[in-house]
Amino acid sequence: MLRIAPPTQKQIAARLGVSQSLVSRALSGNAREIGATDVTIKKIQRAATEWNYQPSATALALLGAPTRTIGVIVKNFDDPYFGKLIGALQSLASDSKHSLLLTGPSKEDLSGLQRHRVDGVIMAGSDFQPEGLTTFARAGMPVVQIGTGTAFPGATQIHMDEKSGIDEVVHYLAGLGHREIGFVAKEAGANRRRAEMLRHALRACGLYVRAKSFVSFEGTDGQAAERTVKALLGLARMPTAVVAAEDSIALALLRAFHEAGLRVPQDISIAGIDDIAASAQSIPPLTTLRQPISEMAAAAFHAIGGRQHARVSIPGKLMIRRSCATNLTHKIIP
Amino acid sequence: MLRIAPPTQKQIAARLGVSQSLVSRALSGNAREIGATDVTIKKIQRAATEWNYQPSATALALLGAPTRTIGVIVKNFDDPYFGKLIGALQSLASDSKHSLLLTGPSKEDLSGLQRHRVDGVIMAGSDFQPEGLTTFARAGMPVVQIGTGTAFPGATQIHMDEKSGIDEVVHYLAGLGHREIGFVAKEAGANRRRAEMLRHALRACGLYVRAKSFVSFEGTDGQAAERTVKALLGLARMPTAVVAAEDSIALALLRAFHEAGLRVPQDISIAGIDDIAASAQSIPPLTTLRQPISEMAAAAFHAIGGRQHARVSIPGKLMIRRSCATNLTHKIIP
DNA sequence: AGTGCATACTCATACGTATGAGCTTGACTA
DNA sequence: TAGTCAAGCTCATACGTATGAGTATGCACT
Repeated sequence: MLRIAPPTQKQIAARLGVSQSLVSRALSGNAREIGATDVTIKKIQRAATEWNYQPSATALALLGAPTRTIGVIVKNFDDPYFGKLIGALQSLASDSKHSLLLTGPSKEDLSGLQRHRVDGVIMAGSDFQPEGLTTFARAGMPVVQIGTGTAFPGATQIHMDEKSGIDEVVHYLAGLGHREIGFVAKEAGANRRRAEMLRHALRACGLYVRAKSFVSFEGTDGQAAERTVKALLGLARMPTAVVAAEDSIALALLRAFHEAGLRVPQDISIAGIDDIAASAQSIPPLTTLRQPISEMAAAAFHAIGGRQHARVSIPGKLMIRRSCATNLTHKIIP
Repeated sequence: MLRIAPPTQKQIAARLGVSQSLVSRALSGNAREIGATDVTIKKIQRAATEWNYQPSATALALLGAPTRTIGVIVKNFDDPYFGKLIGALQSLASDSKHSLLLTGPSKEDLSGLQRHRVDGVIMAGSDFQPEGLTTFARAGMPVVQIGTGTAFPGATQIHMDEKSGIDEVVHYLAGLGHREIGFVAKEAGANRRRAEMLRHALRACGLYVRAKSFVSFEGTDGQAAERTVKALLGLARMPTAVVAAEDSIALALLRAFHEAGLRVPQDISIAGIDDIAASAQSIPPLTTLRQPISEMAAAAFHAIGGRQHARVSIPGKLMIRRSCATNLTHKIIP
């Protein structure tokens, strides 16, 4: 089958019997300045819309115009949180007539971005530094990272204010009477920092920090949660509330505790971080610290345009649902 | 700050004291044919890698080369199923050195795809026909739809074989002794077709089709599930098993039934369709018909390359987990 | 009739790359 | 000493668009 390309200015010009340059000016709206007639301009514009003319982005890019294309690097699409984030970014891009070029973190992906001359790069995810991205930043390309972890030299970093958020979670749990608060996380950089923040928050509330209550969630299989719950149940001083470093872990714990015969929140309270879609539909609905996704997306877009090397910290929001309850067990213990 | 663009062939040529055309040939590997020396070729290649040369995709596109860019149209990013699908597509794109241009379904988004001269378009989602996409197909652009619903003229449609899948679900439930099987769905085209398939499957298993057991899930708020469960509980002949048209609905039902005091699966069995990430972590883990996401993604890529106007139907997989149990209630009733 | 000048355009060039055709240099042949 | 030929390059052009500079036409004024 014949591949019919959209018409070019040249083709339109030929059919109307005018020059390509006049078509260009008529369509970009500055034909007046060189004295073209309204009649001619209208004629050209009508022909363009009728034949469904679309300027070639590639030709424009060649002239040095911005490509109106923003690279988005995502390492792990499995995380439901990224789906939302990409959606928010896409919506913003659409509004400002931009497009998103979606790629992975590999070297080839990055050179793809470079070949396409993207106007900027947004990388979504904590603690991953694609090899060669620093080259981009050094070359003057706006680079924005949404997530925590070590920032790139010359990149804007945007993230939830985890410290205040975790403070709020701990304050909330302490207010419910919990004195023994545990933490469950996978052994990654971002989570280690969250653990440190939790320790700090616990101390600030005058609570004791028990090393053994900080349990690592090992593995990705279905049994990982069971193992973690077992470890938690085996503790001499079992926590009455557990903070999970991510909602996906919190949801897995919810199920594992249920299967172990413990009721959430009557027997143990669980709080998460992220507020993924499933968290509102779990049994019980999960109390969690919501990532300010649309705000972060907006900040990222703004940063791409503004060329500011900054760190933007946006407060999260504690979604109080039903997975945390007043502590009855340890109420008396000082 | 100065925006440093990557070097061009011209710049490399100037610094090495050769012509741009020689650089072009040396880098594209056909310098031999015009008799260039190995020494010169190596010299140019070394300089190119050293200065991190990347060919301008825009210049190549201008020459008529494929842009190695595939448009992906997504209407609704909230659905966790699309996150997985996009991930699968991205991975395939990466492997074949393509990029994904992610856009929404609006008219501006579509013209963005046209301006960027994408090599093909994949639209993810059932029952949405972006205005103007047919123009693309007519112009000879490969268009692939992943999802059910009315296909475009000239587009390849790829979807799960829902009919066989639903047959399998019903057969499974009937095998567990269920005679009264209900259906819950939002009132959309795709779901209406699924309802029809369910009716057909019920009849094929010799089960009675009760109009009242086909309940619509109205609204998107938290109470929608409660309302649905109330409607189900109010039925004269309450189903002992319920098929939900989407996992997100099934999960909401799981919670609503639990809050209404019914145990799943002892008191009522629930099956879903899609197998989103949360379904494996629900209480109880959801038995559901898994969308063959990576297979569909692969088929979509293949179709973009192959220019076949076809319908590809890929079998789903019934993930038997723990939300369906043997029917004890109606066991005796014929 | 010649000059000035506004009107309504067209021409030519650049962007970065690929590629067919042309050019220079030196060695070898007649 | 001119002629042939191959080796190793360079030149010129096209792609689609924007834009500074140029051009043809008509009209008024002296």
